[in-house]
Amino acid sequence: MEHPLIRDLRQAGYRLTPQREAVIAVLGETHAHLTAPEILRRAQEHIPHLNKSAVYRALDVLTHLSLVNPIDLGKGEIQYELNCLPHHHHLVCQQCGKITDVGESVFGELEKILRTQYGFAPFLYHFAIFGICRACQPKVRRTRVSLVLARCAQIEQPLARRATRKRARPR
Amino acid sequence: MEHPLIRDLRQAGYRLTPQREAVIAVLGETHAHLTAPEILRRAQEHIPHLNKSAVYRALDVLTHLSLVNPIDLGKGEIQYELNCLPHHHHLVCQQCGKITDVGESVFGELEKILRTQYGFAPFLYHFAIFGICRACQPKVRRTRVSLVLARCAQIEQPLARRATRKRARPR
DNA sequence: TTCCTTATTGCAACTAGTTGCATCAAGGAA
DNA sequence: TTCCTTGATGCAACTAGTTGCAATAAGGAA
Repeated sequence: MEHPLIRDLRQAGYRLTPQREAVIAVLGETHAHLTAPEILRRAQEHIPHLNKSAVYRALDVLTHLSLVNPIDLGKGEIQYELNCLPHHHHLVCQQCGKITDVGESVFGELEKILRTQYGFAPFLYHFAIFGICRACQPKVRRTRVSLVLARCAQIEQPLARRATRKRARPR
Repeated sequence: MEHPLIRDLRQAGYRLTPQREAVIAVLGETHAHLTAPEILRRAQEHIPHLNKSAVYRALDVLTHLSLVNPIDLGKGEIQYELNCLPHHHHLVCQQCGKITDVGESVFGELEKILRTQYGFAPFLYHFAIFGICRACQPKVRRTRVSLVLARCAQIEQPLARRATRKRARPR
C-alpha cells in the first residue's frame, strides 16, 4: 500500500523521485520544524550529492499540494513540517522572543467571518502572530507601543523634505 | 518641530543618520509596499553609494520600533511600509494568487481572545492569510484540500523506510 | 522488456540577506 | 565651538534562495 502522501503527489501529476522521497523522509523522521538548509543537510545523508535546487523545488511542490506547511516565526527563516494534525499556532513576542503555542480554536471566529463574508477558505494550519507578551508589556508600553497610534495621522508630507535637506550636506 | 517618527527614533536611543533618513523618506514618498532591494535602489537616488547593509539594518531598527511594518504576502519577499492607519489585511489565494484586502475588524474576536486568555498584545497591523478564494474552491476541492485532513493521521512511520529502500538503488 | 515523452535534476550564475570588523561620524559634554 | 564616546556605516566574505538550460531519468505505452 502506497503512502498517502506519495499517492497525493502522483495523483497531482508529479513524479516520485529519490530526491523528493529524501525530502519527505527527512520531514517524516522528526517532529521538529526544519529550515531548508537543514533539510538539505539531512537529505544529503541519504543522497550525498543532492543539489539544493532540488530541495527547494521539492519543498515548493509539497507546499503547493498542502502536504507540507511553511512556518514563518519571524526569525528571517522559513521552517517546514509535514501537514499533520493537530494544527497549532504561535504567539511570538517581539520583545523577548518567547514563543507560546496556542490551539486552533482561537481562529474559530476569524475563519467563520472569512468564509461567510468573503467566501475565502483560509489555511490556518500553522500561524505566527507577532506582538508583545504579558511579561514584556510593562517595559514596552512607555517606549513604543503607545506611540504608534498617535503617530500615524501625521506621517507623510513633512518627512521627504527633511531628508532632502539633509542629504545635500557634504560628506 | 521634529517629525514624530524621527523623534521616536531618538527617544529610543538611536541616532539619526542620513542613511536612515533616506530609508524613511523613500517609504514616506509612496503608499506602495516596497521590498528591501527596491528601497535600496530608491534610496541610492538620494545617497548614491549607500550600502545595502545600512538599508537592511535601518529596516530592522524601524521594524523593531514598530515604525515600519514588514509584510509577507507569501511571494518569498518581505515588503515594507510605514506603520500608518488604517491598518488592513490581505487574503492571498494560493491557487490563483489573487489578493483581497480586508479591514481590521475581522481580527476583533481573535484579538480579544489573545488578550484575555493569553495576556498577549498582538500586532495585527498588516497580516496575510493564505487560503483559497471563492472562485478557485471548486477546482481545488477535488485535487487537494479534501485530502489534507484525511491524510494527517497516517503519516510518519512507513515513509522513512520507503525512502531508504529507494535510495539504495544504483544511479 | 524496451522505447519515448517530458518532468525533474544538477549546475552555474545570479539576487537577496547577514555578519564581523575597521573606520567614521552623530550628538552630548565641556 | 571643539572634543570624545560609542553607535552606525562600508566593506568583504559569507549563507540563503532563484532561475535558465542542457542532461537525465520517471513511468506510461507498446
